[in-house]
Amino acid sequence: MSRAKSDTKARAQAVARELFLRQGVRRTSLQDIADRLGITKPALYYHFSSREELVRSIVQPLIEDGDAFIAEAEARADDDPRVLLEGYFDFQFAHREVVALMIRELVALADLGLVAKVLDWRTRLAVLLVGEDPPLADATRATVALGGLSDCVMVFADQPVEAVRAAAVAAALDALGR
Amino acid sequence: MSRAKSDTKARAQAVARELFLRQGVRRTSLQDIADRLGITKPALYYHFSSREELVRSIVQPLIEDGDAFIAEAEARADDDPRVLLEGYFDFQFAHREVVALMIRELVALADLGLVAKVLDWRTRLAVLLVGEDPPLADATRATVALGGLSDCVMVFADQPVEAVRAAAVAAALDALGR
DNA sequence: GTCTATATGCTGATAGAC
DNA sequence: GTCTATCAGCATATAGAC
Repeated sequence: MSRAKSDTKARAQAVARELFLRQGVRRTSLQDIADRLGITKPALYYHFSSREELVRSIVQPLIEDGDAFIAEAEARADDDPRVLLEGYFDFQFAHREVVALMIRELVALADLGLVAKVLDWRTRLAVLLVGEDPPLADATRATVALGGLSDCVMVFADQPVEAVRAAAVAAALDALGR
Repeated sequence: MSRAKSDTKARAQAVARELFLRQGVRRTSLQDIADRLGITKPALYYHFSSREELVRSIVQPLIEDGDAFIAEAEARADDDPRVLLEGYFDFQFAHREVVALMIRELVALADLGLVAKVLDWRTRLAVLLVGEDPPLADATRATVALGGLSDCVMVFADQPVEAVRAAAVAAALDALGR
């Protein structure tokens, strides 16, 4: 009875996830998804009451798991940072497709070669920091240092520049293990 | 003669930057920009041959400065990581508005509360890592650790999970100064 | 569950007057 | 430099038959 339920719904979500990831959420129309499924747009509306509901259905699991992870971590606020970081990593890894979807949403600017540029810069900066073809350990150090530095510029935009710069660079250097 | 040139063009770019930042590039139409300027759409086409050219004109300075920065850094490949990191920070800070524009492009998903969620999680994780209202030095350490960890999940998606996790967590812990 | 047909609105873009 | 008028295209969404 409950077997072989609405197969189309699941297929639609899978196709949507793929298209969202490849070409961005906003520039993926219901038409694109319907075409890929070999059905028509109105058929999609049988499974999802709106476009937004379709998007939400894909993102929902990440949100729920995230809330659960944080709640658990806060409940046992005693454990060491390592456990916390590992858990956060695992959580993100489990949802890496949707996380990637978030990041690739920058695809809107990728047309301008911006994202490619920034990734290229980071790659070359990483070479300067840890050399060509570094062992994974050093490569991740460079990524943490550069990625973390970027985040600080945005996160602490309201703080005094010099103080942020000094603190951020210090943390990045620690991440590099220098 | 060259004074008081095309004021409208500069105003259009300023308005566009603001709207792009507030509501994302894709969902900002020429109509929105024209309305804000108190002119009509066709008037915009006098200053920009296409929508894409308008977007590009805003992003171009970042790209040019970035290329220049990398070229210089590579030319003097001798200096220590600290100088490099500081330079990279300064470069990003000078263009923080456009950098923010890139990041806020995630606004497409912000409607779903996703970005707010992730920022909220990070804030709360930072509390667990470095406590409530930490000094700026610790706050940045947490940001580098969490931001860098996130980046690693994506950047090394093709590498063995366990190895990436170990390396990324190690670098994050160093960034934390623990 | 899926279809055809259609409503309605907004998009980027152009033609041509002033 | 800015306007009015207009285009074709595509979007989300709905009505109703099968």
